[in-house]
Amino acid sequence: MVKQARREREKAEFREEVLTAARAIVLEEGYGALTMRKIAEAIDYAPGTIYLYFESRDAIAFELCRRGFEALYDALVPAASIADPQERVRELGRRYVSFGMENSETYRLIFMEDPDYASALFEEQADDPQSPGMKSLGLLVTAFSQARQLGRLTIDVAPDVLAEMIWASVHGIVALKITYDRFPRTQAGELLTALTDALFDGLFAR
Amino acid sequence: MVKQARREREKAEFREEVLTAARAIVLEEGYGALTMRKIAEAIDYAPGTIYLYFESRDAIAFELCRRGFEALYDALVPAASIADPQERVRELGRRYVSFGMENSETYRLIFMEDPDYASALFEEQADDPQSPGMKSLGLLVTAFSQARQLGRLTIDVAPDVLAEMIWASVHGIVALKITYDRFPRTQAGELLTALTDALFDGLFAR
DNA sequence: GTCTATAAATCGATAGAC
DNA sequence: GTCTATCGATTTATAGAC
Repeated sequence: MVKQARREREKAEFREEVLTAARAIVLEEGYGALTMRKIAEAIDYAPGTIYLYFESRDAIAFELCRRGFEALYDALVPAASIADPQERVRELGRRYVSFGMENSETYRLIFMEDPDYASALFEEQADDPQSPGMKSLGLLVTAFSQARQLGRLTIDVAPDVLAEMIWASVHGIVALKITYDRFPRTQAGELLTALTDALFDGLFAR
Repeated sequence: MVKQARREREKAEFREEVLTAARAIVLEEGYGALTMRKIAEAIDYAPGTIYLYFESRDAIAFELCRRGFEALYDALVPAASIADPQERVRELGRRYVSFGMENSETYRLIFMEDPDYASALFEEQADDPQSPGMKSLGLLVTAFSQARQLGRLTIDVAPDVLAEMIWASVHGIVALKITYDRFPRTQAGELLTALTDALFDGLFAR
């Protein structure tokens, strides 16, 4: 029993080593460069050995994705303490953009890479309100619901639609900046400011 | 001379055949499945033959990208005839989203795939005001400039920053929908409507 | 449990016959 | 100009020695 527990722990440790190495590779060379051989070399094991701990290369990438989502939620959640819903949304946007720009390869892996297991990951989260993805979205939904209850919403759109809309918009800033560093000449933070200013106060004279 | 002209024409025709086949492959199986062998099989030639017309696989993907950008501009430009700048921006958004959703693999190739030659493509366009990318962006910049001249802009942000901001936001809707078809539960068109409504009229009570 | 060795499948690109 | 044949490099994943 005792021995088995130790074995379990060692197994978990090995998996962590693999994931840490994998994360470093994705970070430095991108998802395309994530191969079993590279991981094996990084942790100084034979390629075949990894298969005793992970079913396949996809399983490693998938776990990396899962962790990335958790990291995103962790980066967002401190904003929840802001009382004013409008300011909270603004801060959530800032934190989201910072996370994306500072962890661009992880962000790419989660949100832009392979639609197949990106969807598989989401499928897994969609029905679980405690999943990091749903909790992250929930932060936005809550803010808009509160704004509505306070009578401060001027638009007649459901809070969850508003949440998805602003998520998509902010995602666009990050996604475009990550792919084309020269295209939006304007830097990400400034684009976000323009977006939230316009969204909150309106762009055109009424 | 005459013979040479015919040869030129035949050469151009072969290139078109290759690109058409390549486009079909990207459309059906994604960019990752674009291989010389698959293209050769589709046009019923030996793999090596293609190298007489294209320098490399990358050159084919690059040309596909270039054409995609032109197609995007062609899809957007009819909106330019709309007199009211605000309505024009709205229509540009609708056309952009339609193009992205209906040509998702092309869109992915241009805007989401490999940052390296996505950037190379943009580098090529950035200094050429007549490139489809710059002309597309120009449609938005012009609309915001006119709105400003008409005194209808309520926000003190430069038109080109506004143009990039709305491009990025709409890109986010398309990009997210393409990758996670289930995540924004709201469909793309409705997200766009929410975005433009909020952007134009403001989201919160002032 | 870890290794070496290798199978099996790709790929891009090229050489040389016709 | 096109083809066949192949090089050379990759990859994932597995088999079997130790």
